[in-house]
Formats: sequence, C-alpha cells, structure tokens
Amino acid sequence: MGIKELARHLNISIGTVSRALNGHPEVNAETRKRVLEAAAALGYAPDQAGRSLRQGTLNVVALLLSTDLTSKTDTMFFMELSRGIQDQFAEHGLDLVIHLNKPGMDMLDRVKRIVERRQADALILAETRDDDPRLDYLAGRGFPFATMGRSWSGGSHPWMDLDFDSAMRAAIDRLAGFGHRRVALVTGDPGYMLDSMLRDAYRRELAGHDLAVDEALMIKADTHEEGGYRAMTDFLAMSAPPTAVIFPHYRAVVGAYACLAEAGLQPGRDVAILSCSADTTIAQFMAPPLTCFRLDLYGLGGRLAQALLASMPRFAESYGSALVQEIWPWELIGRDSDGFRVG
Amino acid sequence: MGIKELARHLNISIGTVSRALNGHPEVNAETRKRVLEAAAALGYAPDQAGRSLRQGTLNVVALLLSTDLTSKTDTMFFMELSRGIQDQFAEHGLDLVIHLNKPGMDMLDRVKRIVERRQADALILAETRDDDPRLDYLAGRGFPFATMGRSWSGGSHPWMDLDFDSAMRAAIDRLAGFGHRRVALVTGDPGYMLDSMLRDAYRRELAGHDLAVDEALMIKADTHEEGGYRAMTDFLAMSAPPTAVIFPHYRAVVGAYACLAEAGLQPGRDVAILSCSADTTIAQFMAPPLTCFRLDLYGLGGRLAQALLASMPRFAESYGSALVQEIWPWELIGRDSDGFRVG
DNA sequence: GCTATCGTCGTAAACGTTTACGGAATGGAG
DNA sequence: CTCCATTCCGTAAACGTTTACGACGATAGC
Repeated sequence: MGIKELARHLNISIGTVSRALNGHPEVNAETRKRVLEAAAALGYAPDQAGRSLRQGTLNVVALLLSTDLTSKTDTMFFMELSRGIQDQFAEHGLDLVIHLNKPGMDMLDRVKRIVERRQADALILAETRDDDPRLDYLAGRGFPFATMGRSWSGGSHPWMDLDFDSAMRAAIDRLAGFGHRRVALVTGDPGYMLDSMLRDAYRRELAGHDLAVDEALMIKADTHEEGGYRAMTDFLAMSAPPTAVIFPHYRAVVGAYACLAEAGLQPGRDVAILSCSADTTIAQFMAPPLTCFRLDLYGLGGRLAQALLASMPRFAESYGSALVQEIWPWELIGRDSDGFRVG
Repeated sequence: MGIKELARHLNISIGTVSRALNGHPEVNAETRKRVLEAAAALGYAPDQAGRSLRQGTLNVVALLLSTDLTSKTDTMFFMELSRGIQDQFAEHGLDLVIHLNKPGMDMLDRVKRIVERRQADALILAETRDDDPRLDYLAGRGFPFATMGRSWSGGSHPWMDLDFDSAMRAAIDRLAGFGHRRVALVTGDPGYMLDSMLRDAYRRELAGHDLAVDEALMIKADTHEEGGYRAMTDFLAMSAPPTAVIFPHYRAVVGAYACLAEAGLQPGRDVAILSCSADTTIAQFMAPPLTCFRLDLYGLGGRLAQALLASMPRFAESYGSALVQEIWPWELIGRDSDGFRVG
C-alpha cells in the first residue's frame, strides 16, 4: 500500500521506487518498467500528505469567491470559469478548492488564514475591488496568486480580464445606429473593478459618439433581479426616460423585463435592452431574446490557470516565468431585445 | 514559524506546545495561556501536511458533481447547498473541495481515484442514479460518504432527500382544485433517482385524485431551457394537449414560457405551469411569476454535512454515530403561472 | 594496473506534527 | 521519612515521501 510495501514486493529499495515513479533519469529502464507495472497492479498511489510534507507543497490552489454568490451575482459565470481552471490544473495534478465565504466575513482575513496555515499553494481571486488590500498583502508575502479582473494600476501579478472598451463600443455603436440618443447604464457597486471599468468605458464611448453623458442615466443597483426591477422603475418615473438601457449583469435584465411587462411596455419595442454579460442559455429564451455578448469562459478559466502556473517557480520549466496578463474580447450577439429604430 | 521555533521562543518543548494548542488536559493552565498568546502573536498556525501525515487524515471532504452543471442543471441549487455544507464543515476545521467532472469522464473512476490516492477523508455525492455503482464501491471499501438524494433501497449511508410525495400531492391538489384533469409532467432522465421518484410520486398522486395516467403526458426531456421548449412544443402539437404542466426543473420552465409566447399563448391563462423546484429569485420575476416550492437549501446542506460527520469515527464523540437519513418537506408557493380555473 | 567516469542503486536524513512513554517535581497519606 | 498518586513536561518515535550522498560494479582511458 505504501511505497515501502511496494519496494519490498519488488526487492528494490524505496529510493529507487520513488525515482522510478517520478521519472528521474538515473534509473534503469527495465527497473522502471517493473516498478510502474507493479504500482499499477497493486493500485499504489503516493500519499498526498507525505509528499506534501517532504516537498513543502500541497498541490492545491484555492479560488476565493467573495460576494454572496447565489443571491447577488451570476453563478453560471463562476461555474464555467471554475471548470476551465480545474481542468487545466488537473493536468498538473493540482486540485482546485473553491472557498465560498459567508457574507459577513472579511475577505482579507480569509486570505491571510489561507496563506498562514498553508492551506493552498496559490490563490485565485475574483471580483477584485479598486485598491484591493488582498493584492497588496499577497504581493508583500510573495504568495503566488492570480485574479479574474485587473486593477487600474495593472499590477505585477497574472490576470485575465475582459475588453470592456470594445464591448461598450460595440453596444453603443449598435444602439446609436438604431437612433438612440438617451442610453442608460445600470451597474453594480463601482467599488468593484468590473463595474468601475464599465462605467468608465461607457462615458468614453458616449463621448466618442457625440452623445451627452447624463449622470442621472447611470444608475447603481444590486446585480440581481430585484436590482434591475428597481432601476427600471426609476427610469420609467423620469420625465424623459432613456430609450435604451445597458445592463451588464443579465440577472438584472430579468427584473427589468418584469418591470416593463407590468407597465405594459415591451422590451425591443418600447425600450431597448442590451446586456454586457456573457451569453447564457437563458438569454436566448427570454421574451424577447436578449442581446448580449459571447464569451469563452471555459477557455478563459484555462488561460487564467496557465497564467498562475507561469508565475509559480516550480512550474517555471514548463511555462517559462513570463507575466501573463490578457484582455479577452467578446463578441456581440444581436437579438431582439434592442432591435428597433427610435426617433 | 514551525512549532519548533515557537517552542524555542518559549523555552518549552514542542510536545508541550502541541498539547497546549490542541487542548489536551495535561498541561498547566498558565503554560497554555502563554503558548496561545505567543502563537497568536507570532502568527503560528499548524502545517496541514505535517498534521495530516501524522494522524492519517486530510481534513478535506470532496463534493463530486457529476453532470455538466452549467449546461444542464440548476447551478443555483448546488451553490446554495455547497455553502451550507462548507459552513458546517468549517466549524470542524474541514475544507470542502468541489470536484467538477468533465462530461466524458466516468464517475466511478473519479471516485476510485479520490479514494485510492487519499485525496479526501470523506465524499459527498449528488445526482445519484438508481443502482449507482459508486455507492457499492464506497460502502465496500468502508469509505465515509453521504449523498444528496436517496436510493430506492434506502441504503445504510447517510443522506438527505426531499419529500417528493408531499410536494407532488400539493401540486396536484392545487391543479385539480382549479379543475385541471389533464396534468402533464416533464422530467429529466429517469435514470436519476430524482426524476425517477418524481415520476413515481406523480403516478401515485394522480391515482389518488382519480385522474387517469396518460403515458403520453409524461415526457422525458433535458433539464435546461431548450428541453423545456421542446417538451412544450410536443404538448402543443397534441390533439388533446394538457391543460397543466409540471416542470420539476425551473430552467425548463424558461423554455416553456418562450414556446408559449411564440404560440401566442400565456402561462397562467391558457396553460397552467407549475415547477417542483426550489424557489429561485428568478421565479418571482418571470412573467407571470412561477408557482414553485420553498426549500431551505442552505440548511439542508448543513444537515447533510452533519449527517456525514456523524458517520465518521473521528467525530463520533461530538455527533454520536447514528445513521442520519432525513426527508425534507418543501412548501408550495402559489403564484400566477397556474392560477386559473379550467373547464 | 591504476584511475576516472558513468550508470545504477541503497542508505538515511529531512519535512512538521502528534503522542506514547517515562521522568521529575510536588503533595499528601501513612 | 517513606511511599504513592498526581501533575506537568521533555524525549523520541512515527506517519510516507523525496533526495542528497555515497557506494558499488563496470567500462574506458592512459
């Protein structure tokens, strides 16, 4: 069962067995074959704890999800991302541990605990905030980590992010092409980099289309159904409501649709609705189908994992040690929720 | 940083330090206080690998999710469940590792690998199938595990499940009360215990209401939006379509709604739609709001974790060693998707 | 024939922790 | 004072693996 038993069974020393299993060159080809066959036959697999202790590594990477996922954000997004990350790690014998935090718990404390107790070899953070203290802490300790989403400063850690500028340009191009001039934006808390960058891109692209930026049309709301419902309610109460609304978070769109239905209005006919979010199956089954963006989240997760691996010394030989920071494009999928001419 | 350094810093042996930290009784109260204070001050936390090696335990429980989550099933369900499980485990210093499998991979192999490589101290399985080979394997090896969902035989392992009978009774009670006599059911693959039990309960409750069971009204479909769309399409093509349809999986309802909209029909007026699924935020924002069931998934996850703990020898002292198998009730929340009289 | 090199393998230390065992000090009973 | 029990603590072994070091034989160079 242990390596000792395997060695005894083969009349070989445990040192040689270990070397044979780990592919070290200084072992006879025939000996290696015997060892591998015996290991397979006896179902031997090295004990993680022993190996971890010896080489000071756990083969575990933790993914920390910071907000209350199920109630506020898009679980689909993170499931698909996690799958991509995990499959990539699996090829290197690494496990992904997803840490879901209780709403009240401080994220920095959580990170500190994981680092100090050596619960993982590396960390992946998501939903980063501007000036996120977690990043400084990890960088200060020299702990390997990567993030989904960049900071304003860029930073010197690996990350993947989305091209908000081009997405917003495509969105506003499309809406302006339909004749819309009062285009609203509903984001979540701008404390998150995601929402902050969306707002930034929105301002820039409006200006690029010679459209005035009306601060009243930039609403901050919760990123779930009820948030979207309330935001839409606010818009309808205006003296001059927007003719088009961009919802980066698709769950908010569900709320907005409900609000419009109650008011006897129809998305895609009375108000244009467009979502800057990854395309989900539900988007094409909404009534009317939702215009949003195509995004390869599975692939993105895989690349994020690779970027992290490249920053870890033990994988330097297979990945080099380049700093990988990528901005992924996404492609607009026009559907019926915003397809009408105005004015 | 290790326990050695901490001991040297205190002029105490490492044995005593270890005992002090682990709450053993044979250590002076004042010594214990000094140790705890120093540990906190120096930020010492025991190394998992060393501890694992010594006491042959990893403090890790794996949750195995078997189907392709994001594309086929309800991610919300498992996120909420996971949160409950994890929070419960956290109180005992256990980590929850979620293993997402690639669609093509055999589940039994995955389980075997986890057990043989000692990647976890216990397992939680979901989406069990009738005659699931994983259960036999684990029981045979004496490996601690629990399942979300029971088998027909009940089995001698801990599980949590839902009370399908009472839910189906409430659903059919309600629909029959509105005058419906042709009530259809759309489930996923009956190979899964969940769908199998739903079909069973459906048959029984129809009979209990003196309604005939028409096999043509029991459709098997994929449990996502497109599956619901297709099922609804099939119903509408019938010479005598059902006047009410029960969709256990809420994602399928989204597809059904879309199908009805295209046909110029309205849920809750032309066809009654009712979902035997946990209430999600989206359900109340559908148009019309969806009748479904309230379920405390977070609490359920916590109980499932406790049930598993009770089956593990090392936690016998805190949990006894009773076999915990519970069937949870859920409460129908009537909304507008099915609220109309027929006939 | 002596030495150097190479290929292969065994030995033993080390990783950080927990715990069985035994010892020292103390206190109380006789 | 002796003896025993109790309280507290130090010592060292053990968990399963990896790897630095050295050993051994064989081969080659001179």
